[in-house]
Amino acid sequence: MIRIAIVDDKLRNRRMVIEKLSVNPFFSVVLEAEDGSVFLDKMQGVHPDDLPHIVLMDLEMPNINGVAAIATASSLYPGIRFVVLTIFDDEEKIFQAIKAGASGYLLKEESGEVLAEMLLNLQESGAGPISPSIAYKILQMLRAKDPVKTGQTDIFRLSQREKEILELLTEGLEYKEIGERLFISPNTVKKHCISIYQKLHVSNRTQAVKIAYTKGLV
Amino acid sequence: MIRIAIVDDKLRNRRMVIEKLSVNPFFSVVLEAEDGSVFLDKMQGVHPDDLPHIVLMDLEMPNINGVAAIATASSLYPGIRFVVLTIFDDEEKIFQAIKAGASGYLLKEESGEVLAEMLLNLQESGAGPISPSIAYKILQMLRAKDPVKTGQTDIFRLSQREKEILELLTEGLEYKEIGERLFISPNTVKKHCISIYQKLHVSNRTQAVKIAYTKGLV
DNA sequence: TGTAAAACTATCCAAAAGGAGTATTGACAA
DNA sequence: TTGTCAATACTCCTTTTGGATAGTTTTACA
Repeated sequence: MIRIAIVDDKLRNRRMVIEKLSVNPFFSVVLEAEDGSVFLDKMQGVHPDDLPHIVLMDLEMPNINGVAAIATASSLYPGIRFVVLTIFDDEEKIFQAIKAGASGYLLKEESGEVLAEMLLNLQESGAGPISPSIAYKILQMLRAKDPVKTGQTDIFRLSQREKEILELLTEGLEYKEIGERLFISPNTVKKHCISIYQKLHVSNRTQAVKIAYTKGLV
Repeated sequence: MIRIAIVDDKLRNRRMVIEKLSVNPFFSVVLEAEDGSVFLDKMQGVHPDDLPHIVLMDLEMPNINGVAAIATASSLYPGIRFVVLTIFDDEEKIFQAIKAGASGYLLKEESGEVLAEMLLNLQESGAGPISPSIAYKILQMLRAKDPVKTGQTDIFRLSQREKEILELLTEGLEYKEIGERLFISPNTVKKHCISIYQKLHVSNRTQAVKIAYTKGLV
């Protein structure tokens, strides 16, 4: 079962997508929101195990638009795929959205079959729907960057488990949540954290996250 | 008139491509080579005004293979487009070729119409033929190198004071310490923090710091 | 087979953080 | 003038953290 979230300010659009997805038993729409702000708020209340796999996001919305919402949500929820749903083929905006973290985009007029196929493919292979001209823009950007940096991450002598936990710490998770993800007790998580702080020579979580970011541990 | 070069070790393949292109009067095959080495040699003898616009390049060749030839030629002739011509859909090699400078790739079994359309499109818009899964790989690489620092620091509408406090939060300071630095009460700091969390749509300090780092707020 | 390191669990405690609400001040715009 | 907003400060309350301490179990390896 693939959990889907739909973010679109028009009720009619949301209903239409749900309609299209409903013929396929693999999909379950678990969250609806009428703009990026509401979406982000609602996401905060969702249990980590119930988070959507794929978010279908409109671009033109009041308050927080699609690009900004994707930018924020994609860093908060790295495991989630974002697909832009748009009526018109506005390459520049789509490109922005993809830079911000979207996996691809789909036109709203796409049939239920195409929609389903694209989403299934996204879930299985990780490849999102991207047109050649968008791909080309991305390619240009890639070439513009120079291949640099390869940080050494082992100077702190963190154990495997500790690295794992540090990574989850940078996600903003708390003891309990990390414990659930790793199937261990929150007490154990705490113990690991304290060890991490000692090895990184810091005294709290935020400083550890800072080290993780600035020293390239994540 | 679009000048085309064909690099393939099999004579039959070259003839086939020429056949397919010949129905279209826009194309003119100006150069043929049976491997990367010969291609590069022949290119040296070509007058700059007569250089091909597009080079169709096989990957599996003796002496210098397609990836190496593209890598060399694309830096020697930056104005020329390289398109990989391949029979099988070997993603990894194609990806290598694209990294090396290819604009895209085409399967050899593609019909003359598709071939012509892709090449015309490449010439006009600069967008090369790229499949979604290749595009996705490129996208991954891009994200690895360019962590979406779109500099859009103002989409969150943080006030000046809030930005200031967010910055101190990323340093790992606590309420009391921040208060001391800014000569305000820790209660006020806390109040600001909660406002920051709401504006960033997060629920704790660590997530805020994560946003700050990944969105380039600091 | 012994041993050291890593991984796990637990409990106590104090400090810190997070959330909600209330309130005052000054600046600036409608 | 009224209204809004940023900044300031406080209280009450709950949850989360960090630290210390004290274990057991697993794993790796010499």
